[in-house]
Amino acid sequence: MKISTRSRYGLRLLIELARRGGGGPVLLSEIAGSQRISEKYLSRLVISLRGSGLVRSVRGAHGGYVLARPPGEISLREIIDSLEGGPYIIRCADDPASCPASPGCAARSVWGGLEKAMRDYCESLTLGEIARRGSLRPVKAGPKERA
Amino acid sequence: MKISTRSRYGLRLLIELARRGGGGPVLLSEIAGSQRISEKYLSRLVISLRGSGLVRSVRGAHGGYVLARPPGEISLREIIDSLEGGPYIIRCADDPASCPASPGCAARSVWGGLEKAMRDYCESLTLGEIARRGSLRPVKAGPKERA
DNA sequence: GACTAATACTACCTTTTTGGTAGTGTATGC
DNA sequence: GCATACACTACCAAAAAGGTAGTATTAGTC
Repeated sequence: MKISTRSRYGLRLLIELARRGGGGPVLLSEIAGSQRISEKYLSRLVISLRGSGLVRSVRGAHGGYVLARPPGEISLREIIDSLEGGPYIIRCADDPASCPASPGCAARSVWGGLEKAMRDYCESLTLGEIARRGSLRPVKAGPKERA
Repeated sequence: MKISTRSRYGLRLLIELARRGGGGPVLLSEIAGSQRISEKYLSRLVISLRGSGLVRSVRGAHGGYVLARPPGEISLREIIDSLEGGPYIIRCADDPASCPASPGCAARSVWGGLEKAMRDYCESLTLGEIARRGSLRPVKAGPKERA
């Protein structure tokens, strides 16, 4: 049930953008470098974030990425929805057609409740609050982390 | 971030055991049949549940499985811990050595919070309550469900 | 004590997902 | 028009998920 590197890297990218707010577009290569993430891989992640209207891109020289909205107006839920897509936990919780169980299925109600608990947490956090927390990471040197 | 079939099948198995409580050991083949799950696969799942002390097994003729404790004393958290193992969401939330970030890492604190929200929900539910909910599933016929 | 019913265990296999790379295309500023 | 970025597509390798097969072991029953 682990979250994927997509969400983890994507959140770190957004935190960096939030912290540099106002300084003009940020190069992907800078973020990839400081966060020690593959630039190519990041460049694919960020497409989702742009598609969801969380970041804007500026092409060409002096280009890069900026947040599309103030960080205080971007919820963690939007971020995860954009990066993971679809239901968090289980298909049948959203899509009854995926399972022949009855609507009152006890197991389904358990997973639906878990899904809701997660969404509530994610809805309650904004990128602005997150970015103001402690450090992001040292990230001057050291190996790429393990999953 | 989906939960695996292990947890889903395992929960259904336990719900069945809870509902039949007191009737002696239940055959795995019965549960597999009524839930339309591969018996071989179930037989491997259930090893984890036995190892965690959630069910007891009786070998030989007239054998099967029974809950090791009253369903009201088995939390959903124990069930998921047994079936999924380890941290729910992310390694670094539990194991700082898995990532070179500082202890105050903002991203880590986000995932740690999500993990906690999930655990709190799971801790608050017991198998007894779950088993008393609506139906389990019709499961007389129909195809195996999709994931 | 043989036979049968059931779990216990090990080894393997296939499919899907994840994580990542390579290369080419395209817009923009100078 | 050239350098600098992002945009997009196609692939690929490793890991995890999901499942199957076969054998071993234990416990009742005659």
